[in-house]
Amino acid sequence: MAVSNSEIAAVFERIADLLEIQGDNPFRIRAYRNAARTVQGLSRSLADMVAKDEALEELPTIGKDLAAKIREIVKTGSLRKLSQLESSVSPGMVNLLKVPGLGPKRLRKLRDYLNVHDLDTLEKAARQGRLRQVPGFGAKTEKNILRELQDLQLRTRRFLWAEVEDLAEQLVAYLRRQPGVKQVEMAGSYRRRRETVGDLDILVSASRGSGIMDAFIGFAAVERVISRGSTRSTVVLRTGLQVDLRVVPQVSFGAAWHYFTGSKAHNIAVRVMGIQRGWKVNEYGIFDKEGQRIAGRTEKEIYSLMGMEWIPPELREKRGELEAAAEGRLPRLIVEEDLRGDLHCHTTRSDGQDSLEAMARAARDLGHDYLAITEHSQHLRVAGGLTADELLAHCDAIDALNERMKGIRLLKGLEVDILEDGSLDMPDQVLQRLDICLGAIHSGFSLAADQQTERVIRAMDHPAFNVLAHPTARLMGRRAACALDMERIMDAALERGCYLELNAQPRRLDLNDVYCRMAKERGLKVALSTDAHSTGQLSYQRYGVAQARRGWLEKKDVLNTADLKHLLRALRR
DNA sequence: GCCGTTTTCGGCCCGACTGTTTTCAGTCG
Repeated sequence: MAVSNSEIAAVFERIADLLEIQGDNPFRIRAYRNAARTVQGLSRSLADMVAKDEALEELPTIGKDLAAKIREIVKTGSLRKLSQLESSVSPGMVNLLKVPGLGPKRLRKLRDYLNVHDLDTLEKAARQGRLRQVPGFGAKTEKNILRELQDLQLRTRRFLWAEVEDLAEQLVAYLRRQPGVKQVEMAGSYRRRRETVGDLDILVSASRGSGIMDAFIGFAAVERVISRGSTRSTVVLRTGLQVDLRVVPQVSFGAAWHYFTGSKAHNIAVRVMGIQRGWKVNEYGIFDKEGQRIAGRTEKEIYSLMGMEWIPPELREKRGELEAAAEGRLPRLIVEEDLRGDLHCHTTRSDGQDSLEAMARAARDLGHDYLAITEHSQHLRVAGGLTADELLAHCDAIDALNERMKGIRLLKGLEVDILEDGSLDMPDQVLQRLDICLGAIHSGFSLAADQQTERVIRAMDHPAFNVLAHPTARLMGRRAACALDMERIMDAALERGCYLELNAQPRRLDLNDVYCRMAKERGLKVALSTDAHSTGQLSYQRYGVAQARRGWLEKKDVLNTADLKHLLRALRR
C-alpha cells in the first residue's frame, strides 16, 4: 500500500534527530520537525496528492526541497538523505537524546571525550565517574544522568488522558485550598485534551509569600523534586508522572494560560503574529514597542488583540485554527449535551457487567433518548458472543423491556464480527431484525493494508451494515492500529450510507482526531459511542466528545445528535 | 529548510532553572 503520512512524518523526525546529533543548523532541524507535524496532522494522504501531481509546496512548512523529499519517499519508499545520515551516526546516539538533560551539545562532547555512543556506554562512563572529568560536567550532572537512565522507561511513558484525570483534579483541588491562592488551572496537553499526556502543566496565581511552591512540593503523591524556583517547579509523582507548576501574576494569567496550554507550534505562530505587529509576546502578556503591557489578563484579550476569536484549546495544534479564527469561521464544536443517545454498549448477555435493565435505567438517568444494545457475535467466544438463536431471544427481551420501560428507547443491535473474508458473523435474516448493525474487526489485525481495506469494504457491502465500530481496532499502549486505507474506507462508507464510529473508550478513542476531521471534510458522519461494558462507562461520552472536538466536529457531524426519528431514518440504507 | 504588509536574504519565540561557571551555556517547555 501507499506510504502513509505517519511514515513520512517519522522520516522527517528521524532526520531532525540525526541532524541534531551532528550539530546541524538548528533552524533546519526545526524545519524538519515542523514539516513532520504538518504531515502528521494532514487530513489527506500525501501519497494520493503525489499521485495526482498536486502542489505539495502549497502546504505550510513544506517548501521546494521537502516537497521533493516527500515525492521521493512516496515513489521509492525510502529517502537517500536519510540513508546517508544513518550511515554517519551510530544508531544508539538517537536514544541518548531521550535522556532528559542531555541535548545535542553535551552529547557530542561526551562522544568526543569519552566515546559514548549509546545508552550502555553512557551508563558505564557515568558509573565509573568519568562524566565529571568532561569540561562543563560535574559530579551533580553525573548523578542526575545516572538517575535519569534508571527512570528512562518510566519517564518516556505517556499516560492515557483518562488515567491522569483523577490525579489532576485532586491536585488542582488541593492547590485551590492553599491560602493566598487566587486561581489554579490545568494547561498543557491535558487541557488540549490530547488522548495521551506526557506530563501535567498547572498554572497558579497567588499572593506574594503564599508558600504555594512549598505546598506543591509537599503534595502527598510527590516522589521527588526535579527543580524548584520561585515561579516554576517540577516534580515527579510516584506513578512516574511529571508535573510542572508555574506561578504568574494575575495580570498575566491569560497570557500564561495561553502560553502553557500550547501547543508549541500554535504558540510560536501567535508570537510571530505579534512580531509582525511590532509587539513582543511572552507568558506575561503582549507588550508594545514601549514595553507597555497591552494584553495579558485573559486569553480572550490575547486572541482579540491579534484579531481573532478565542480558540478552544482542543483546536490549538496549528492545523488551520489561527486562520479560521481570524476569518471568523471556527467550528462550533460539539458538546456533550448535543448527544441524544448512545449507539454501542454491552450487557451481561455478552461481556458486559450490568444487566439489560440496569444499562437502560442508567442511560435514561443520563438523559439519553435511546440506547443501542450491541452484544458480540459468536465468533468472539471469549466475549460471550451470541449465536443467531441467542440474538433473536435477546431481541425479544429488548422488545419486552421497551414495552414496560418509559423514557428511553432501546435499539436492537449487534456488534458483529467482520470475518477475514469480509462476511458478517450472523445470518442475513437475523441481521434484518435489527435496528442497528455495528461491524467490527476482532481478529486478523495484521492483514496487509489493501487486504484489510477490502475486507472492511466488503463488509460494508452488506445491506444491513450501519457503523464500522472502532475502525482501526487500536488499543493505545497495547495494540497498534490496523493498516487501513482510511480515505478509501470513508469514501466507501459515504457511497453505501454507512458511518464510522468514534469509540469513546479511553484506550481506543478510535477514530483519532485526524481521522475525525477527514470524515468531516468528506461529509461523513461519525457515530460517537461509549462501547460501555458497565453502567459507569456510559459516561465515557465525555472522552469521545473531547476527541471529536479535537477533530473539529460539530453537532451536525455526529450521527447520534439526531433525535430518535431522524436517527432511525439515517440507519435505513 | 522555510518564508516574505520592512525583506528573495537574513532572519527564524522566549523565558526559567540547573550546574558549572565566575557571567553563562545548555536544556527544557
